[in-house]
Amino acid sequence: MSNFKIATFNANSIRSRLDQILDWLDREQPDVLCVQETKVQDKDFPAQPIEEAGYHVIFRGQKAYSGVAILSQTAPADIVAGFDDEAENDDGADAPRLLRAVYHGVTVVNSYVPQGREPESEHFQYKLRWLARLRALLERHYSPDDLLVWVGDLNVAPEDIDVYDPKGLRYHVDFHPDAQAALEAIRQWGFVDVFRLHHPGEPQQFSYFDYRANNPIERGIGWRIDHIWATAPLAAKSTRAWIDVEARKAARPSDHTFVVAEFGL
DNA sequence: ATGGTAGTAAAACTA
Repeated sequence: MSNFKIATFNANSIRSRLDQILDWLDREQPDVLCVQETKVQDKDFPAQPIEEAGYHVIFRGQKAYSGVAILSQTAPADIVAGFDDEAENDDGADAPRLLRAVYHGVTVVNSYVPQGREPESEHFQYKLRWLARLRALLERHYSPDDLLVWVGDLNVAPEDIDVYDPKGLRYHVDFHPDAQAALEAIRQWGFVDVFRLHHPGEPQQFSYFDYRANNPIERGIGWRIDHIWATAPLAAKSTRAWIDVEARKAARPSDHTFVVAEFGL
């Protein structure tokens, strides 16, 4: 193994975005693609066309909402879905947001972080707890010295340059100081934002554009909430990272796009 | 402008 290429994509339904994903795999040939918001229960997951395209796939989903999957050229090892803590997880309700496995000796953690809806809501408190539980999971199972990458729709824009209007969005759940603090606590465990490492200070680098705005892409109404974060030893091996704006030219694109990083292993 | 669109799944919820 020399070049290890990993990408993340919030599909907003993997079934409605299957052609776009298969085209993208054919063009980009990533080793690993992490998908969020698959919006499909496991019995209806479209594994066959993905496997026919030469990719392994693991997934955990539920009807209509959330759901995660990892597509890969090599077989996954040590697959775990969901948290293994005692909190709020008796019914496995958190599993469709968290899936991890090992590829080429690199632990890949794929997350669909809860969005949070409104800052005053219980949903936002759940988001903050979810991030704290993930930090505890990392603490429990891994070391910052491991080769580990955390990717996904993290539903938090870390810095002012990561949103189109930092003043106007100050208390939005994806840009809220409490959400940023929860993300920062995970960063301090031992992560490097690999995209930002290779694009320091670059504004207007967004991975998500709200469908509901008028011409959001043309007007730059975007957010950088889809991330690839690596532990320090893995980040030291990173060679480049980018947001695939070309992928938006698909016939029916998601409101998110692909974020990609490469590592020399 | 507190709207707007897209998806699931079959009316209302989620983002």
